[in-house]
Amino acid sequence: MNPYQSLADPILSAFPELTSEDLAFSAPPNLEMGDVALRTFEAARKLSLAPPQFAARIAKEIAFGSDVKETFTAGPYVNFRLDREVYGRRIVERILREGPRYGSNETGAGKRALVEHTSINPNASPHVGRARNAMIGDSLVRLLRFEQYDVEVHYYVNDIGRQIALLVLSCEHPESLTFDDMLRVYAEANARAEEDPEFAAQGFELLARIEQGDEETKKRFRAVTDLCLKGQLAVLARLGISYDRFDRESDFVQDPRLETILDALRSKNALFTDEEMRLSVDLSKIGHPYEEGRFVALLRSNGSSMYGYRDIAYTIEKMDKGADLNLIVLGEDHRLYMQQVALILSAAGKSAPEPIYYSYILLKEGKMSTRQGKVVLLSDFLDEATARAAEKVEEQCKDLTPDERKVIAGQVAVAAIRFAILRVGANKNVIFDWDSSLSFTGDTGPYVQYSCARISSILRRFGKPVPEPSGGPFPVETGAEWALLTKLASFREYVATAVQQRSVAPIGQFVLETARFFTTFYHECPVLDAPEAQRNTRIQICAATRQTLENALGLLGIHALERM
RNA sequence: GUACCCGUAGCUCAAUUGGAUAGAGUGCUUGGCUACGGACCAAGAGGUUGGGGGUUCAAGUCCCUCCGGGUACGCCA
Repeated sequence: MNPYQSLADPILSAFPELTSEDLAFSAPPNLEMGDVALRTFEAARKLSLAPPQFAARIAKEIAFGSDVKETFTAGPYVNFRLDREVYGRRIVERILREGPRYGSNETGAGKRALVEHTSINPNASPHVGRARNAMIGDSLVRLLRFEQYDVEVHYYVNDIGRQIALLVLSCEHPESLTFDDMLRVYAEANARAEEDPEFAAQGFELLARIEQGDEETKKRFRAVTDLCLKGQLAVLARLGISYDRFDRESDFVQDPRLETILDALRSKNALFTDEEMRLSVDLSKIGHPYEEGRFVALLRSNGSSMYGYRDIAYTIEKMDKGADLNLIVLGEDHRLYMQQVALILSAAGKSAPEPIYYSYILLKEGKMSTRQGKVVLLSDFLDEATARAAEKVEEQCKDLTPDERKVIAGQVAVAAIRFAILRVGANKNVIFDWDSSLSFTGDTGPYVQYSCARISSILRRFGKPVPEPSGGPFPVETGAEWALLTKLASFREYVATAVQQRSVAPIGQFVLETARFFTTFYHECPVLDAPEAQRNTRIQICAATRQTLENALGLLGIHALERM
C-alpha cells in the first residue's frame, strides 16, 4: 500500500477520470514548503484543466481526513502538511512488516527471466572493464529476483574460435599450466600468429577439425578452456557473482535449427555466396537501414562456421526456453552485431533477447589494452582495495578475530568497486582511476556501509528487540526524521524505475541519499538518550532504515555490514 | 567516410524521463571529537548544462546543425 493512498483516494473519488498513476507524490524542494507535494500537470492534462486551476480546486474543494493538517498550492503544485505521527508510523510499520521484501513491486511474480552476462573470452583474467559486464548483469539478476522473477543466469563460454585455437596450439600440456600462465601464453601466441602465417593457418585447421567432431581435438580444447574458465570464475566469485548455466559455443556448431534460418533468408533473397566464397547475408533485403554492417558472413569458404552463425543457434536455444524476459548484457562494441543477429532471426519469425549495452571503462592514459599491458586486472584491484580496507578494519574492530576482519575488509573492497561501477549509467564511458576507486569516503559504497554499521551499533547498544510500531505514541518532531522517513517510503519507486530502465544506477543514488539523510538524523536526533516515547520511535526509524538499506544494497551486490 | 552512444562545477557523477531555485562527492578555504562509531558533520567559493538555431505554458532532457570524446563497419569473437 502506498503510504499516500489516503491523499490520493479523496482526489480520485472527486475526479473519477483519474487513476492513481496520474497522481505523482514527491518530496517538495524543501520541508518549509510542505511535507509532501503533488504535481498536477499529468492529471490536469487528462481533465483539460490548467494545472494551477486544478491544483487550486484540489486545495479548496477536497476534504482530506484529519491526518492532513494543511493543504495549499504553489502554482501547479499542491503541497500538504501532514500529521507526521500517522504517516511516519505507517511507513515504518510497513518496512518492518515486509522486511527483506520491502521495496519489491513484485512485477515478476509467476514469471521467468533468462539473463546472459559476462561471457568473456577465456583467454584472459578479467579486468575491471570486462567486470563491468558481470557487475551490471549480476545486479540485474538481483533486481529481477527481488521483483520475484524466477531467474536463470547463463554464461556463454567461447570455447572454440581462432583465439582458443592458437592457445591450444601453444600449450601441449595444459595440465602443467596455471591460469596466470595462460595469459602470457595467449599474448605470445597472438603475436606469433601475426608474424607467422603458417602458424595462423594451423589454427584454422584445428578449428575445422573440431567442427568435424574430432574427439581428440575436442579434448584438447576442453582442457584449455576449462582451466581458463575456472580461473575467471574464481575472480568473479570474489565479487559475489555466480551463474546457473554454462553454455558452450562448441555445442552450437552445425545446429540443425540453423537450416530454418537459412531457408527463411533464401526465401527473402537475402542469402548469397560472396566473391570469396563465403556464405553471406545481405541484410538490406530484410530491413537493415544503412550501409555499414549490411553484409554478414556466416560460413567460411572451407565450410567452417563464423562466430555469428554459432551465436544465432545459441540465441535460438535461449529464446526457445520461453522465458518471459530475456536479457543479454553486451559491450557497446556489440551494438551493430546484435542488430544484425536480431534482424536475421526476425527474418525467420524469431525474436532476440533484449540487449543491455554498456560503454567501456577507460584509463586516464586511454583505452585498456590487454596486449600493451594497459589493464587493471580485477584481482589486482580487489587485492589492493582489500589491503587498504584491512588497515582501517584493524583499528576499528580490534575485538574481532583476524578471520572476521579479513572477511569484512573483502566486503568493503567489493562495495567500493561495485558501487563505483554500478552507480554510473551504463552507456557512459567511465574513467577508471585508482585513487578515486580506492577511496572509501564521500559518495562510495563503504560510506553507505558505514551508515549501516552505525545503525547496527545503536541497535546493539539498545540491547532489546525493536518495539512494535503499533504500540505507544510515535512522535516525529524534526525535519531530519521526516526527511529520512519519506526517503525510505520512496524506495519502491526507485526499484520500479530501475526495472524499467534495466539499470540499478538509480538504486545507487537511493542508497547514497538515504545514507546522507540518516547521517543528518544521526547528528541531530539522539536515540538512546532520548525520552522513552522518542527513543522507541527513533529505534524503529533506525531499524527501518537498516532494513531498507540492506534491501537496496543487496540489489547492488553489496553487504550491509554490522561492523567494519 | 557512414551509423550508433556520450558531452552538466577544476575532476568524478546525479537530476523523479518535458516540470518548483540544475544537485552530490572530490579537490580548495574555514570550523567541529569529554563520540549512540570522525570511513563523519557544518559553512564558503565553484554553472551561459560543448557552441548555435528550433519546437511549447515549460528544455540539461525532444528536433536540426556544428565541435569534441567513445564504438562499430573482418575467413576476430
